[in-house]
Amino acid sequence: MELTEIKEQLTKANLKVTHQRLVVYSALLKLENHPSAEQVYEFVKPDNPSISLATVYKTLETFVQKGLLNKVSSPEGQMRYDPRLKDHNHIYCLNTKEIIDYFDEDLNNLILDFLKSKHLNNLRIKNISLHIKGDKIDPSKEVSIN
Amino acid sequence: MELTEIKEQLTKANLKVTHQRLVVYSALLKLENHPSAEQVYEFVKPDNPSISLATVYKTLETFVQKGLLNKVSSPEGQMRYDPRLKDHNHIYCLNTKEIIDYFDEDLNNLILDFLKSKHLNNLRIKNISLHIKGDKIDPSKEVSIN
DNA sequence: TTACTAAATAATAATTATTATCATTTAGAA
DNA sequence: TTCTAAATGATAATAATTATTATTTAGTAA
Repeated sequence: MELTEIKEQLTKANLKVTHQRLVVYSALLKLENHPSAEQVYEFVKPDNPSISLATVYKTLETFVQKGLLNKVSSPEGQMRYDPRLKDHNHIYCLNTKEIIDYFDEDLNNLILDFLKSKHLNNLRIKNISLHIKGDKIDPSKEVSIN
Repeated sequence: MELTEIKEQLTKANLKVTHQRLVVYSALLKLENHPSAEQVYEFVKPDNPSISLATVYKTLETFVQKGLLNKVSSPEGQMRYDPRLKDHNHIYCLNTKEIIDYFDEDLNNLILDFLKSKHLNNLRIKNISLHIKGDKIDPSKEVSIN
């Protein structure tokens, strides 16, 4: 995503365009595997030594509130952030602590159709996501789907 | 589950049968909605005023290590505990903070069959679970599936 | 362009959830 | 009954996150 596009997103969300917000959002786009707030902080600090960890936390939370990011809890407990807003599934590598996105339109539709046939009463569904937990067999290689 | 059955489970897992372990495990069976360690502590304290919060944490963690409980992270961050070991799905009520079990053999098979047709390389799958997030429409009533 | 104001930031204290430490107690084997 | 490794309780320590507050700044409007 372009810097100008990020600025537009911020303005559209009624957020002031600040340097900190731009670098935090850019970091999310660059960092794969759903970084934690701490990881975002470590990533941006070299080029922005005056940025505060609290600002990173607050910025991420603001983005979540405005729908620019999703917040996902990890099996380790701390929260991690995801800039991909389309419905998708997550593969949790327990040994490497990676969270890998798994986009699959067919799978989503399969599940949604199934759930439509069931009746889930008294619940307004916001989001459905399959969580696949496992261990990476060779941690030096990627998990791939085909 | 009977008390004697719980005792057997502990012995089978090479754990000493202590009063604390029995009340913590029993609490998990009684408390629906996947209590947090704190909630287990509050639940058992009236009848066991000398029990320590640290013991509750340690006991729960021991049970998880021995495979007697599952540990699940909640959207709010803290960990919650689940004595139901069979594969199942979770409904997260964001407004009430409940985690509701959703057992559905058909759904599990549907998903497993689908994933078998895909090839997930370099991952040893341990567990698959569908996460359904939403808001309870009437918080005073239950979510039901039929 | 400048001045203004609400919002954002940095620094840091406070809070919450969880884990570690260690002296004391106890379950279960001998 | 005795013994010992394991478990417990009390509490300190740590990690993750949120709150507080003085200072700074983006964006608006004169």
